[in-house]
Amino acid sequence: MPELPEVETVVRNLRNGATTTLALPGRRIQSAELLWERTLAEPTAPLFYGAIAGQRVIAVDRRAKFIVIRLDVDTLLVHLRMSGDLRVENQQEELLPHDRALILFEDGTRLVFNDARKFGRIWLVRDSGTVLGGLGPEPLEDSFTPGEFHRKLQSTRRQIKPLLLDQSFLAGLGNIYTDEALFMARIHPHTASDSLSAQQAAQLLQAIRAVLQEGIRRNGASIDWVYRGGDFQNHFAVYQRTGEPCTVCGTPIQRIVVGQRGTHFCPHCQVFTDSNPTNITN
DNA sequence: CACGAGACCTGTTCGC
DNA sequence: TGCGAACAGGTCTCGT
Repeated sequence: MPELPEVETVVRNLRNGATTTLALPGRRIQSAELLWERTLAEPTAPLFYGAIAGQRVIAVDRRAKFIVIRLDVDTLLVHLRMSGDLRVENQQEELLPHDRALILFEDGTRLVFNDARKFGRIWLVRDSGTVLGGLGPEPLEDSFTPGEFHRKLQSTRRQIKPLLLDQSFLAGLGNIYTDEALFMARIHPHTASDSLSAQQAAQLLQAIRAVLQEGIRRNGASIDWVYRGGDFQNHFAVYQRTGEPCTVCGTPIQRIVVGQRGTHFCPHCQVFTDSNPTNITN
């Protein structure tokens, strides 16, 4: 579910407070409680309970789709996977269905991890690099240049759609924003990454940034029952628009499966080409 | 190395 | 109405 823009929205809400949650920084932890044990990826439950008590929340940040909650000594990492969510509320509130873990604060509030599908995970680690170390570059960082992107695309011959979903290649994209970005850049999801020209790579990076930024601006996308605050779902060009007219040319949007993920594209705007003339000049 | 299948889970929607 | 199948924003592991 949540992809980079949804995670960024959750992070901003936790950092500053919102209608859906109190702000997190500054609160001191009294204790923790796991309602679904497997939510905790690391360390073991007894070590987790012992280590987290007494630590104070310093800051809330995002790396890829991870929520990074920096504490006095350790770092609490949360990955929402498909259906996770976080909220901060008073401890007197009723727990909700699918609440999986609680962090209780000394001031009578608590952080709650809710996750219907139980795929989400939390880590408490001294060094966040042990969990985040394998991630690829952040697409919105200015330091990640079109030239570097093109070089990375040339380094493999994988299909572009699964490649963009690979978090070790580029961090933060998920199924929605990948389909939207490939449409905006007019690139077919089957295209071999090393057949993209420098110009196409630059266009693709520009499209990735544009869809991510619009997603963040609209507080993410809420389909199904999660992330009801977002609005981006009303502005999809291709995602979940199978059979509906392309916003550019009117051709019905097509749904195929690529890398075992539902994939939406316009067969007229996004034409598959296996060879690329600019590639010959290498 | 690249890809596909299966696993992990629950809830909603679709088709008969 | 009921019921099973298909599908869902993610990632990991295993086999070819």
